[in-house]
Parts: sequence; structure tokens; C-alpha cells
Amino acid sequence: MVTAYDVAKRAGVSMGTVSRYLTGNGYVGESTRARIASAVDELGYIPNRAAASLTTKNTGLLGFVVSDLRNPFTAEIASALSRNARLHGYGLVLADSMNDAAISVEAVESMRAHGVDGLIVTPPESPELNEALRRAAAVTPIVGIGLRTDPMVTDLVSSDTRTGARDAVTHLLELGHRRICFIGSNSMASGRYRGYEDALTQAGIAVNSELVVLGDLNRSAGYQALLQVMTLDDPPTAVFTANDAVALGVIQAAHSVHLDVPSDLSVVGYDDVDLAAHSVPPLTTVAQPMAAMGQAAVELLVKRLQGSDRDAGPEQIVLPVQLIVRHSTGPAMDRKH
Amino acid sequence: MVTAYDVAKRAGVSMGTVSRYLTGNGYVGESTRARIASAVDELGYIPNRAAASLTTKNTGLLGFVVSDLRNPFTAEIASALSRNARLHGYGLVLADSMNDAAISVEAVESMRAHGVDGLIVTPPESPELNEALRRAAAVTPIVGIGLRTDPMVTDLVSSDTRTGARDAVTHLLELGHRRICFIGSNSMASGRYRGYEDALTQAGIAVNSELVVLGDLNRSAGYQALLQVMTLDDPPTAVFTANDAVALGVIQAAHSVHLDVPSDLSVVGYDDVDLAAHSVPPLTTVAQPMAAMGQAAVELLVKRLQGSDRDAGPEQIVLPVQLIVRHSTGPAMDRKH
DNA sequence: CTGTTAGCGCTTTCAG
DNA sequence: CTGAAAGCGCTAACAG
Repeated sequence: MVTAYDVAKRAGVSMGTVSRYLTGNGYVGESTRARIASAVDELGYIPNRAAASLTTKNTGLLGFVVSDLRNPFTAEIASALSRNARLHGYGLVLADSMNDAAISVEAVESMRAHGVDGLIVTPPESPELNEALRRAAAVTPIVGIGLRTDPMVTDLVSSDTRTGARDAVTHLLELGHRRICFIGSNSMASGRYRGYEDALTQAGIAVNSELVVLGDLNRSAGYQALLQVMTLDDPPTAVFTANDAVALGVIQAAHSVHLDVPSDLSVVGYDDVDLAAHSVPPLTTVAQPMAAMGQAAVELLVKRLQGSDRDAGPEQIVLPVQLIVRHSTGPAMDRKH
Repeated sequence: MVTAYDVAKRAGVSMGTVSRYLTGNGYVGESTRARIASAVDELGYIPNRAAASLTTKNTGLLGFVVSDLRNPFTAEIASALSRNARLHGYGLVLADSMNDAAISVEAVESMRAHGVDGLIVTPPESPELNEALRRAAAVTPIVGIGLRTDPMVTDLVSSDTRTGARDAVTHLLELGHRRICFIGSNSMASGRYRGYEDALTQAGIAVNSELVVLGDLNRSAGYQALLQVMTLDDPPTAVFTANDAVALGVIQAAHSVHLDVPSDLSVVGYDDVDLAAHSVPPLTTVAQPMAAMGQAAVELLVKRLQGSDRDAGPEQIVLPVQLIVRHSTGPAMDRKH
């Protein structure tokens, strides 16, 4: 292995000088600089960051504990993180927890052992993880992406779900829909539900609990939910769902009962997964700015790492979301005939 | 920061003993062991692997330079790598090159600087990368996933593309198709094309160059290609494409000219991307064993790292591929009427 | 079974 | 502007 010492010897200088050259701390004469430079590449020298970290206390590594890499959503965030970490001179250590709390905790510890300078985490799902993060936060800046941790020990990057949902429902309202169904997860406190309420309220329409169905967030849940609401005396003409999977299930259910989307029923999803653009009809949905979220997360972390606000209180960044109108939504039809 | 020294002090032993306890090398008495154990967790001690690496020469880190994380394909491999690395006690450093050769090279160097014990790389696309890998290979075991590097310096994990393609075409043949079109990329040397040839030859059918169209591997290329072959005097009744995107384009084109899939035209794709299961009709396609490939890559690397065959010649693992029959293929129809 | 003692490769004072 | 020297946290002989 070629070390800084070898470089020093070859360039005829001391190790201290080589180090100053490499780190950019302290002066190095013009000609010395040149000699070191050529020694470096003649030898193919690559500095050992682990050794450096021993004195500098940082490894140049950022950790990312991701809930599920196979989700295109988080994969895109991971991609953005990799890119932005690189742009700031950091490497990225990745651990896919596959939605398993125990693995997440293990991953956080492992990353601490590897001395990551900062940590990025997507949806902290469990008390144990929260606890592990709390411990880690004492040593290392952490930023969460997406959901908020319970005791909010970390910085947070999220998107403006509530506004996104409001926009989606407003879009439906503007198309003339009045009976708009919400199919979502169990939390009425979710931004998606609140945005739905906001839009209706703003339009002077009361929320009708018959039109709100809460359950799992997958295709079959959407399928069932739609069949259920269509049995109402006065069924909805549009539905807003908490995610695209549900929306796709809704569309499928609609077809199964010979309802055309969008002429008989408009549906808007949430997330803009890959599938959304290719469903039939292509899905109107709300896209989260994944790349921007990844970038914001890295920048937040780097600011903590390099800035003076190392110990400032938790910060939160909320990014705007975008309604993407495709072909699953259309004008409300008069149900009379 | 709490160090091994603190633990030693608290447990009333020497650092050497703590080290032996931690690494498992050498004997540590029962009671001593217990005292160290409690000191460790009272203090919340986490060993510093970077420091350890200084003497052990390994960091417990595996590097993964991925061609494009947003491809569900490689994302799944990344997920498998993360999982298997963890199972073997390694962390995973990830760099998404976004198909950029310069970034790939930079990533390889960065990983060397971080001292990864081994490197995993998906499709080495450029001469520069090949060169960087060649340099790195002198120091670190490398395994490629997918394509082969030009001078084959690295171990390789791939899937049996040729057989997969042959199976796909044979499936079409068994359905009675005789005029089967191949839509693929520019390389006739590709396994996919060769598998197509194999199957036809085996069935005693000559390859008809009219039915082979080579070009880009995306949706619109597939769309165009189909339109083109359908203008032949005797158009194909089935098409085998080099990937799912192309297949989806083909289906779209078929619909646009009022051809029903599969009754008028059968189509089979390659890759089994997420979309494939959800297209209309769901796509018959060939799935690569991504998870198995990730696992094989890690195991190959770990074997090099821990085994005695550190310097054995390059090894190659070819994993079997699986034809997934869905609904885009059906019996050949007589074109007479 | 356990303590002592050299380093590992690099950064960082501190003198020159 | 540059050299010398003292560690950083840990492991690996080597004695005992």
C-alpha cells in the first residue's frame, strides 16, 4: 500500500507537508506543490480516509437507512442522496431495512460504528428505532425524510402533503364534482385527509362521512372501497385516494362494474409512481419532489456538519408538491339519466 | 467519545483484553467477559471500525457502483446487496453513477479512499471505468453484475440470457407461432438475439432478416418497430423483444392499429419490470433473478475476502432465468381470413 | 487467561 | 513556508 510517507519521500518533503497539500490546510510552496502532485500520481496514491478520520473526527461518509429500496419512491430518493452527497464530497453508506424495525436499529448502530458524519432516515416506524435515533442524535446530526419522529430529535424534510391533497380535490371540484370520496389510511390526522377537508370546506361542501373510507393503502383495499361506496344511494362521481396503489385498485373496480374512468368516475391518486403514467387511463396524481427532497436532506446535513448551527434546534423543510393532471379525471357527469 | 480505553478502565482490565473480547480473537475469562459486557453497555460503547481498520487492513465495507438506481432492476439488486452484506457483517457504500462514466470512475476512487474491502459494479460501460477497475482490482476484489468487462479482471455474476431468450421464443413456437419477430438492440451478439436464433433453428425455422429489427431499447422504439413489421406482406404473429419497455411499446402500437394482444399478436418481453405485471394485458416476460444475483455477488466477494482463493482467477456465476407466462401471449391465429 | 507495547496512516500543533 | 513529533482508537504480537 502506498502511503503519504511514500509520497513525501519521493517528493523529498516531510509528511507534514504532504498532509497540508492534501487537506489544503496551511501553506505549501508552489514548486513543492508541483513535486508532491507528480509524486502522487506517479505512485497512484490514494489517501486513506479512515486513517485521517482518526484525527479529524470525520469520515466523509453519510449514512442512509431506507425503509424499502424496492419502492421506486425511496429508490429515487437514494439516487438523489448519492448524487448530492458526492457533490459535497461525501460518500453514502446505505442500508435497506426492508421495513423491519430491528434491521433499522442494527443499521443505525452499524453506521455509527463506521463513523458516518451524518445520518438520513426514511420513515422511522418504531419505538425502538426512535430510541436508537435518539441515542445517535447525541453524536451525529440526523435528518428524517417523510414522516416525523415522535420526539422530534431530528431535522426533517417533507413535502406539503396537505396542500397537495387540497389541490387534487380542488381540481376535482373545478371539474364540477360535488360528491367526492376519500379513500385513505386510518389516520384522519394525515395531511392527505386534511387537504381533502380543506378543499371541500373552502368550496362550502360538508364532509360526508359516508364518502370517507379508511383502510389499508394497497390495490385491493382500493378495489373493495370503491365497490362499497358505489352501493350508496347517491354514489360519488369522483374519488381522491391517499396513494396510487389505491387509485389503481379503484380504477380496476370501476371497470369491473362497467364504470368508465373518467366519464363515469374521476379518480386522482397520490405519489406518481411509475405505474401511474402507464395505467389505463393514465392517472391524475400528486407528485412529490423526490430529487429535491434528497437534495434538501443532504444540504441540511452538510450545513449542520460544516456550519455553525451544529446545535441549533431541529429544522424542518417542507417542499412543494405538484398535481399532475392526466386522463383519469374529467368533467362531472350529471347522474340523472 | 467513549473509547475502548474507557471500557477497559471501567471493567478494570486492560485495553488488550477489551480488544480480544470485541474481536473474539484470543481467550477472555468468563467473569472478565461479563464485566466488559456490562461496561460496554453502561457506557453505550460502539467500537470505531475506522481505527480498527488501520491495523486489520479491512473496513468491513463493501462498495457498490450502480449504473442507475432509478431502474427498478438495479434497485432490487442494491436491496439484495444491502441485505446480504449485512448478513455477512459488512456495510454497503453506494454510489449511483447515473450511467455516467466519469462519475463511475470518481466513485471507484472514492470507495478506494474509504477503504472498501470489495467492490461490486453493474455494467462497466466505458474504457475509463475499465481502466479504473483494473487499477482497483490490484488491491481489492471486484465483482461485476450483468455485463462483462473487456479485459475480464473481475469476477462476474450474470444470468443466462441466451437460455431465457430461447425459452421465450420456444414458448411462442409451442403456441404455434411461426413468424416470430425479434425487436432488440444493435448487438446481434447479445444473448437475447442468440437465444432467439437458437429457438428458431432448433424448430427448423430459418431466421428471416425482415423480422429482425434492431434499434434503441425503449418504448417508442418498440412502437415504431412494430408498425414497421406489420407493413410486411406476411406480417409476424408474435414478437419477442429485448426488454419490457420495448414490449410495452409494441403492445401500444398493436392497439393503435386495432390488433388485439394476444389474439392477433403475441408479445413477450424481457426483464419483468414492475410495470409488466400491470400492463394490459399483463406481459409474458423473462425474469432475471435479481435477488439471487445480489446474493451471489456478495458471496463471491466474501469468499475472496475470507477464503484462501484471494488470488484465484476470475470466476463467473451464471444464474438461471425464468419465463413468466402472463396474458400477452396466446395461440397463433390463422391469418387466412 | 491477561497486561504491555508497538505501531497502522494521517493530521496537527509547535518550532524553526 | 516546512520539518518533527505527538497522538487519534484500536489490534496484534509478546511476555507473563
